[in-house]
Formats: sequence, structure tokens, C-alpha cells
Amino acid sequence: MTENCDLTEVYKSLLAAFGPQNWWPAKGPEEMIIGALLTQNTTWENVEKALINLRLDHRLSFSAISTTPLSALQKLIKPSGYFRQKSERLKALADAIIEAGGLNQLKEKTTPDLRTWFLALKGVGPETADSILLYAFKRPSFVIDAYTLRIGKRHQWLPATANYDKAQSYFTNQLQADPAIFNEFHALLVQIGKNFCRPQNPVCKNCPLLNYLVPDQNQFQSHKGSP
DNA sequence: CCCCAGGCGTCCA
DNA sequence: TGGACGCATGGG
Repeated sequence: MTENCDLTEVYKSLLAAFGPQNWWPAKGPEEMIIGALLTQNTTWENVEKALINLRLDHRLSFSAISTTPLSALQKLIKPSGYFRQKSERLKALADAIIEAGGLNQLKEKTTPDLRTWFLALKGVGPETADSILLYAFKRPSFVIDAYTLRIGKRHQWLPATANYDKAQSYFTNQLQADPAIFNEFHALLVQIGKNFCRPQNPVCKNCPLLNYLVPDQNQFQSHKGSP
């Protein structure tokens, strides 16, 4: 793929302008993984409601989820949507991790093996797998989401036909394989997407990526809560 | 009423 | 291989 954009420069520019986004700060890997599953096609605000319910019920762990009846789990995670699907998949995920010997065993795997292992689980697709690898296991696995794909295509970094794997290769091939950078860059792209790269707009209005203009920071919603 | 949200699995050509 | 569709709550 031709490199018509210096992503390292884009990253530096965004980080200087908006600062660290502090995604999933000081959260344990179990909560990160549970959140990664629940946030599929769902706002983080709704996921937090589900996480609070789980925490108050002392069920924010794989062992607790594994032994929680499906009906009870559905009630707890209801605010995060798709609760019938997600409750089953969350239990299956918890069971599989326990069966594999827990995160301490899984972390012995190489990054490609770990990705393959998670992708084999029902309900874990490429974005969820890469989120788990990056945010819970600190592996340099770049996360592509709807925002990143949309931004990449709008700015013609990517062809209109690019899929997940093509987009991931584009970012990975240009950037230093540093989990901290992948973490921050992904979070910054989501923030840009939310503010400037709306689906209904044919072009990104006032997008700071268009020419590296640094916008007034007041245009951005401050990043409250976690992640 | 509409559209959207940090996707994924299934079905079908 | 890729497009259409269902899944579900909550907000603008």
C-alpha cells in the first residue's frame, strides 16, 4: 500500500494537541476484557452501567461470571444492549479463560497465537480480540474500529474497499510496534471520529487531520470517566 | 419519527 | 469474498 500520509506525524500532532486519552486507566485485565466484549456496537456510557451492576453484585470477574445463572447475568448487563447474546458469550469467554488456566497461562502465548485463541471464541471478532490483546495483554495489536476505518477512507489513506485486515496492516506497517503508542493513537482516533467524522457527513467538517490544523481544544468534549 | 453507538454471526449470491 | 440483516438499550 502506498504511504500517502505519515501516520507517526499524525499521531504526534494529535497527542500534542489533545493529550493522553487515558483509556482503561488502572483497570484490571478482567474488567478490561469484560468491558471489551460488552462495548461491541454500544456506547461506553451504557457499558459502564452494566459494569457497575456487575461490580455491586461482586460479579466483575471470570470466576463469578462463570457461576452466575444466565438469567441473572442478563439482568445485570441489560443496559449494555444485546443482553441475550452478550450474556452467553460473556459466560463462554469466562469459562474458556478459566479452562485455559487463566490469564497467567494465556499470557505465555505468542501474540499471534493469543489472537488466534481469542478469535476462536464465539462473539470475539477482530476488533474485540485486538482490544483485549492491546489493552489487557499490552501487546502491539492495533485496533481498527468503525471510526478508524471511516477516517482512513475519508482522508484517502485507505482505499474505499479496505477491510479490517488491510487497515490494520496500513497502521502497523507505518508505526513503531509500541503498545503505548497503539493504545493512545486508537483512543485519539476515536475522539476525532466522534467529533469530526460523523457517518452522515460526506466530508469531515473542521477535521484537524485535514491539514494538521490544531483546533481550539474547547471544540472537544473533555474525556471524563473511564476509559 | 429518524439515526447512531469503540461488532459479530449467519445467510446468501 | 462481501453485502444484508438481526441483535437491544439508550441518547441526540
